[in-house]
Amino acid sequence: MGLELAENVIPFRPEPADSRILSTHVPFGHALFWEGEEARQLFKIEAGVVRGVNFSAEGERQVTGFFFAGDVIGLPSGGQYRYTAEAVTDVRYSTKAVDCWTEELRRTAHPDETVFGAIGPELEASYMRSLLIGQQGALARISAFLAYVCGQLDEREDAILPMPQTDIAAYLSLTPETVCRAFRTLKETGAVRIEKHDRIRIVDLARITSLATH
Amino acid sequence: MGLELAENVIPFRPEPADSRILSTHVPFGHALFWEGEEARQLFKIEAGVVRGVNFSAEGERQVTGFFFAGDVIGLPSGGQYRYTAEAVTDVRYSTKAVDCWTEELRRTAHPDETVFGAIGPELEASYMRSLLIGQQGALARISAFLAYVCGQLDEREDAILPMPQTDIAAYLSLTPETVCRAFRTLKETGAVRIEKHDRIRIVDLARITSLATH
DNA sequence: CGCACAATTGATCACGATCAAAACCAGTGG
DNA sequence: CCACTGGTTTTGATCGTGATCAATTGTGCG
Repeated sequence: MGLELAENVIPFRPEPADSRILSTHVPFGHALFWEGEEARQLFKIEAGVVRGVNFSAEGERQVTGFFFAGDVIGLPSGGQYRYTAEAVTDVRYSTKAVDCWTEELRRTAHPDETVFGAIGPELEASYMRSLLIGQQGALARISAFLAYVCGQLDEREDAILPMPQTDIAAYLSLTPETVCRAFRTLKETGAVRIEKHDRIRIVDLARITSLATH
Repeated sequence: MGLELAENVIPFRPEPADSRILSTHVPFGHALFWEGEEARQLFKIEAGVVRGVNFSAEGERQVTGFFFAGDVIGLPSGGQYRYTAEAVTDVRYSTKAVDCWTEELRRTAHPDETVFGAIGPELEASYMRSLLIGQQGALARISAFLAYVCGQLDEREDAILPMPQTDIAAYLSLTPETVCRAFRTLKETGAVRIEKHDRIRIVDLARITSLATH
């Protein structure tokens, strides 16, 4: 399911030359696109992790979503991107012009899948964050988050968290201190292992999921 | 912009008889559709307010969104509805079969608008809740919520909140007590007037928006 | 090395959850 | 009209948790 970017192109209707770029690369920390920018293309993440960032009125940074390999992001709202997409890790991606997507939409036999393949990740991300933040109790929130992230990563057990704790804090609407203390608790329980400040390894996912529902 | 349900129907291609029902009516408290139910039709709210409800693993009730007149809701995810839609007030709505929407998608000149007319409200709702709950401080959260709701209602000032405080609490992930106390504060400030327990009137929206950004 | 930033730890404090109870309101039926 | 019921709102008291302030350590990088 989902949106296939190049594989489906119908031969007799070639795409503009620059509509698809293979394996473009962005180093971590840099942006794929910016909030408010005119949305001309969709981005398919082929490897790495991306975070969606919004700045509230007073300049407060909010991480509103994480996106993973396979996700298609960048659907415009009112003609422009709704958030800034920053590479958390090094990211490999491909792009597709919005016009082409529109065209494909009209051609395809299953618009539902095309639509949801493209819009699914963003809708899902917003929805997920709203559910996660809804949880009360820092430990439960973070545990639920870990379970969610593990589900998105390829490796289900023994995964290493790709994003720094500050991002997790901004995403879950907690302070870095609280996030850190929660991780210490998880470490003492044996649910995770903290190897080098940066590298947090999920060891016992089952225990984490049990904590998630409080 | 947005999805027009009946006005645009092309004459020479009549819709199935039951694909559109004018002015169906649901009394408050009842549901339009249920989470998990097979999604066969879209709902366009013509009057009234609807809340989206989800139940977490342990049966905890979560209000994940509010929808207003003009919104089209009920887009399927994986073939079924993603939440239960309950009428907050008496609601008048019309429906359109998903198949017809799909068909229209293929015909229309501007798929983007068709897509976002239909999916916009739900994406927007998730996004909004995630931003609102991200706010810290009960007063700020509730003020931001009030500003948001006023923007959605026809009357901008002097609006009366359509939903009970319990729903607001469930939506903002607060307790009813906290919501009540926040309203008392707002009342003492003169920002709102509480007329009959149920009827909360927004008086000074400007003051509220200033509180929203803390 | 030294710089900048993330992570860690500790101490204090405010805010919102929680528990408990009363007041208020709407709807129903006697 | 009144009594009864159920649900929502209101108020009060206490308690726990996460925010906040402050300072140190750790890590990656120029």
